[in-house]
Amino acid sequence: MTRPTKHGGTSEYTFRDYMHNKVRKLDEQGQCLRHQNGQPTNPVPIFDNIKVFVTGYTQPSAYELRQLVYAHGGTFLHYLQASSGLVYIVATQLTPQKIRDWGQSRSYRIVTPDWLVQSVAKGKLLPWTQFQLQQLADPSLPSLAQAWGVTDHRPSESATTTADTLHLSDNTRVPKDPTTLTKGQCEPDHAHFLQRYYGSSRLHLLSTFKVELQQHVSHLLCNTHPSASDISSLKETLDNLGLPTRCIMHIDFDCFFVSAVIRNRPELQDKPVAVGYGGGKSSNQRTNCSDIASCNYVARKSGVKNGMWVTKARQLCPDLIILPYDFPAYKRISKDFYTILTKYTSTIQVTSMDEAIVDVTPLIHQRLRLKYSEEDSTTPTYIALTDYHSICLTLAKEIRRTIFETTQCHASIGISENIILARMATKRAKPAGQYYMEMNKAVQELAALPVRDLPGLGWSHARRLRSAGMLTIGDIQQQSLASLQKLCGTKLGANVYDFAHGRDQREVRTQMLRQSIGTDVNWGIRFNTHAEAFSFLKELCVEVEQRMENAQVRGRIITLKLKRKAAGAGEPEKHLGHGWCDNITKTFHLPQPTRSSDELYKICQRLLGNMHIPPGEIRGVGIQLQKLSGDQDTDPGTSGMIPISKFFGPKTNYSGSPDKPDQSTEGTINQPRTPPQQMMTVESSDVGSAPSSQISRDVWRNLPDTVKRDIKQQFIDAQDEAKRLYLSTHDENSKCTTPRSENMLYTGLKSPPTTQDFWPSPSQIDQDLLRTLPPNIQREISIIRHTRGSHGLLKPGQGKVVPLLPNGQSTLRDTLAGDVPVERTTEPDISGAHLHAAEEAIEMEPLTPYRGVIRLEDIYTFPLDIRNQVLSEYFRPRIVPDSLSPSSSEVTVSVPCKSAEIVQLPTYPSLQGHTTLEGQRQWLRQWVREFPQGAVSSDIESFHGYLKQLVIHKNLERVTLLVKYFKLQVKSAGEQWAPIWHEVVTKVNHHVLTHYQSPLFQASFM
DNA sequence: ATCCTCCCCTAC
DNA sequence: TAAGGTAGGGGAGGAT
Ligand SMILES: Nc1ccn([C@H]2C[C@H](O)[C@@H](COP(=O)(O)OP(=O)(O)OP(=O)(O)O)O2)c(=O)n1
Ligand SMILES: [Mg+2]
Repeated sequence: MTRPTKHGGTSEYTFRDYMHNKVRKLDEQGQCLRHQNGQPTNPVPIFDNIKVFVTGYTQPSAYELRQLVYAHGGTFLHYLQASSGLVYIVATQLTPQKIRDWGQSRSYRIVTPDWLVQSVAKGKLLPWTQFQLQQLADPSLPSLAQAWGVTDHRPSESATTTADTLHLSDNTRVPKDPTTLTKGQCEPDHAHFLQRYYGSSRLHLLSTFKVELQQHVSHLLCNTHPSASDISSLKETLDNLGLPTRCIMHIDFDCFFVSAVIRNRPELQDKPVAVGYGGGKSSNQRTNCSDIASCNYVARKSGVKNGMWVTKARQLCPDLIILPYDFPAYKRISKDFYTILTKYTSTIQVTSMDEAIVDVTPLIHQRLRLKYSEEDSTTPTYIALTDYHSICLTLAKEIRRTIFETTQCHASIGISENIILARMATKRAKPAGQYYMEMNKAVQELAALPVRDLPGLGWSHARRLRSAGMLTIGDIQQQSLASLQKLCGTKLGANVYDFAHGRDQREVRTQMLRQSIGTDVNWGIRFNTHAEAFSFLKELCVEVEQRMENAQVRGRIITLKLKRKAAGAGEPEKHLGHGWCDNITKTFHLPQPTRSSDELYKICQRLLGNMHIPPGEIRGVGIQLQKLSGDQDTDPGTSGMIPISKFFGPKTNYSGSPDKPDQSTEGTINQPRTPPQQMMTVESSDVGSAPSSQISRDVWRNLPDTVKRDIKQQFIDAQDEAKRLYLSTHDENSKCTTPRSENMLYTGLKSPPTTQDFWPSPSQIDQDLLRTLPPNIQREISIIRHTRGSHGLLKPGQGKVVPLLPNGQSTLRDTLAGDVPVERTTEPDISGAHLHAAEEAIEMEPLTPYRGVIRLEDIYTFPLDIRNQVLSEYFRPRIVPDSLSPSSSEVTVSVPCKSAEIVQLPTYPSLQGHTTLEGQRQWLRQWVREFPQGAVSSDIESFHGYLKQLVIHKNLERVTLLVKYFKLQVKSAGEQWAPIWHEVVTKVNHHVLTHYQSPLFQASFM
C-alpha cells in the first residue's frame, strides 16, 4: 500500500541548477572527453544530433551517462532550456510536477538510461519508444504518443474518464463499506486526481511557475558580469537638475492568457474572447461557475473581468468566445519574456508569469551619456526633461517590440521613477503601449481611479474604505496618514497614504529566499469516508515532500489546513467548489527538520484525526511547512547525541548564573567578557573543531525555573509527542515499545501524562465549541462572524452587503465577546470549554507510557531563547580549573559521571563564545564602541566567520538580526566603520547568494 | 519593547 | 462538467 520510498540515501545525488559554476568546468571536461576517447566506433556517431538531459538519480550515474553521450557524439545538456529543441530526458523517476511539465511537451522525449546504454551496446541508436519511461505509460496519464500527436495543447485533451474528482459517487471505484476501504484501494485515485488537478489548475501554474522563472532569471544573470554601471552613473547630475534618479519599468502582457491563445488567429482579434474552462459544448449554460482566467479588451468593454464566473460574463457579453488554456504556450512565452529582460538589465523582480518590474537606470544613464557627451566623454551637466522622458519611452518601445517579435503577444510598459508610479502608468499604457507617469502629475492623474487600483487594496480593504466614504484614490489623497492607518493598519495605511501621492521608496526586489512551502487543494474535495480523507492526505504529503526535495529544504513546523463546510452552508454554486467554509488550521513543531512524506503523514494523520470533522464536510485540505532549512543542516558528520540526563548530571564547580550569562559575569575579575580582540585566538580555533564537553547537573539546576519548566515542557510536547506519533500510528505493536536506536539515548525523563498533549490552540477550540452547539445556534454564530467579513469568504457579488465593523479581522472569539453586550465575560466560558475539549481529546487518544529519546538536533527544537541559553552554557568560555589549558578552545567542565553519559558535542558556532542574541548584540556594541577608529581584521573575520556559519546553518533569521543591529551600531560610530560594515554585509550576501541563489540584503540596506 | 503564533488579506 | 494555488505581508494578542 505504501509506495516504495523514492528518496533513499543514494538519491541525495542530483544535479542541481545552482551548481552552475561547476558546470562550466564539466563542460570543459566534456570537450576533453571527446578527444580522449578518440573515434567513436561508427563513422557516424550513435548520438549524432541527439541532445540528452539527465535528471534525478540514475543507474549508471549522470556522470557516466555524460561520458557515454560525449563519447558517441551526442550533446549533454546541463540545463533544460526552452529553446533547446528536441531533448531526450533521461530519468528513472520523475516527480509528478515534472511529468506534468515535460510530459505535455513535444520537445521532450522521456526515456530510461537504458536507452543510452543499450544503444551503445548495440552500436546504433535504438528506437527511443522502447525505452520510454514507464511512469508515463501509466494509463491515467496522457500517453506520450497521444500528447505528442495532438496539435492542441489543451490539458483537457488528455482527460481520461477516471479520477476526475474526488467526488466518489462512482461505486465501481470505491467500495461502499468503509471498513473494506483500505488506503491502498483509494490511493491511486487520489494520486491521479492530484496529478490531473494540478495539471489543469491555472492558479497552480501561476504560483509554481514563478519559482521557475526566478531560477531561470538568476541562472541567466549568473553568467553576466556585474555591470560597470557605477562608472557611467549620472545620479549626481540628475539629482542636481531635479530629475528622477531611477528609471523603473513595469512590464505586463495585455490579457496574457488570451493573447497567447489568439496570437495566430487574426480573425479573433476584434472579437470578445476569454480563456477558461466552460467553453465546452456540454458545459452548463445556466450556472457555469467556472472562472474566466483572462479576457481581452474587447470583452472588457462589456464589463467582463478576469476571475469572473462564466455565467456572469455571458450575461454581460453574450457573444463572448471562450477558448481553452494553453499552458505550454504560457510557459514558453514567459521564459522568452524574461530572457529578453535580462538583455536590458539585471535588476528584475519576477512578479508573475506575465509581469515584471525592472530597474533600467544604468541603461538609461548610458544612453543619456551617449546623447549628451558629444565627442569627449565628460559628464554632462545639463539634461532636458523631455530628452530624459523620450529616452525612457524609446527604450520601452524597444523592449515591447522585442517582446512582440519573439512572442507575438503585446506587452505594455509603465515607466516612472518608482515602482508604484510605474505600476499605475501601466494601466494607462494598456493596451499595447507605454506611458511615463511623472511624479509631479501623479496626484492629479491618480485622483479619479478607484481605490482598488492601488496595489495592496483588495476587496476587503476597499469595502472598509467605501464605508468610510472613500471610493477613489482622490478620496484617499484627502485623508490623513492616521485615519488611513486606522482603517488599513499601520503598514498598509502608510503605504496607501504614500502610494496615493505617488511616493514609493521600495527597491526592485530580486529573488528572495523562500520561507514556506506547501500544497493546497480546495476544489473537488468530497470525501465519503475517513479512509478517503486520510488517503488523500497521504497524497498531499507525498506532493509536499517532492516539492521540498526539489527545493532541497526540510521544514520544522507543519501546518494542516482544512476547509470545513460552514454550518448552514449548502452545496456551493460552483461545481465541486468549496463554497462557504470555515478555515481550520493545526500546527505541529517537528523535532527536527524533515521532508519525509511518511513522517509528515504520521503527524498530519493525527492532526486531522484530532479535528473530529465528518469527512463529508471537508471542502479543502492543505499542508505547509515553515521554518525551512537547507539540506546542509542535517550533516551527519557533525551531529552527535546529547543524552538528556546531562541536565541532571553531578555537581560541577561552575557557579555562574546561567540566566543572564552575560550580565552575571560582568565586572568580575575573571570575567570571560574580554574585549573582542583577546577573545579571538581562543575563538578562532573553536570553529571547525569539536570541543569535548561534559555537562553538569548543576547547569541544569542553575537554570531558572521558568527555563527548566519550559525545557521539560518542550520535551514532553515535542519529543514525547512526536516520537509517540511516529511510533504509534497504525501500528498497535509498536505503541508501547520504547524506540531503540544506536543514534538515540534514553532521556531518563519520565513523561508525565499531561494535558498539554493534544491541547488544541485556542482558535481551534472555538471551532470545537461551536460544533457542540445546536445547529440553529451554530448557524447564527456563523452568520454573525461571516457578516464581520473576517474570513474573506464572502466574495464580491457572491454575498450580501453587510455592515462593517472597525476590526474586520475578528475571530470567533472576538465576535462572541464583542457582540454580546456583556463584553469579555464570555471568555472564561470559552476557556472552560477549552479544557473540556482538551480532556476529550486525551480521552480519545490515551497517552501511552513512554520514555523520551533525544537526538542532538533536537536541541534546536527548543524555543530560540531557551535553546540559546542552554547551549551557551555548553560553549561559553568560563572560569575553569587551573589544570585546564586556558588557551584551549575546549570548554570543559569537570564532571564525574558515567561514561555512557559523556557525549561528544558538536561544534556549535558562537560569536566569541556568545550564542544568545542578547550576548552577541552586547559583544557587537562593545566591539564598535571600543574601537572608534575601526576594527582589527581578525575581529572582522571572526564576526564574518560566525555569520557565515549561520548562513550555512540557514539561521538567516539570526543573520538578519545581527546585521541589523550591527548597522545600528555602525551608524553611531566613526567613519572608519562604514567600510567594515560594507565588507561584512557584502560578504554575507555573497554567502547567501551562493547557498541559496538569492541575496539576503537589498542594495538599499547597505 | 519585542518576540511568537495564528490567522486574514493580497497578488497573479 | 471543473480544476477556488500559493507565498509573503502584516495585524491582534499573548508570552516574555
Ligand atoms: N483572477 C485571475 C487573474 C489573472 N489570471 C491569470 C490570467 C491572466 O492573463 C494572467 C495575468 O494577469 P493580469 O492581471 O496581468 O491580467 P491580464 O494579463 O489578463 O490582463 P491585463 O494585464 O492586460 O490587465 O494571470 C487568472 O488566471 N485569474
Ligand atoms: Mg497582464
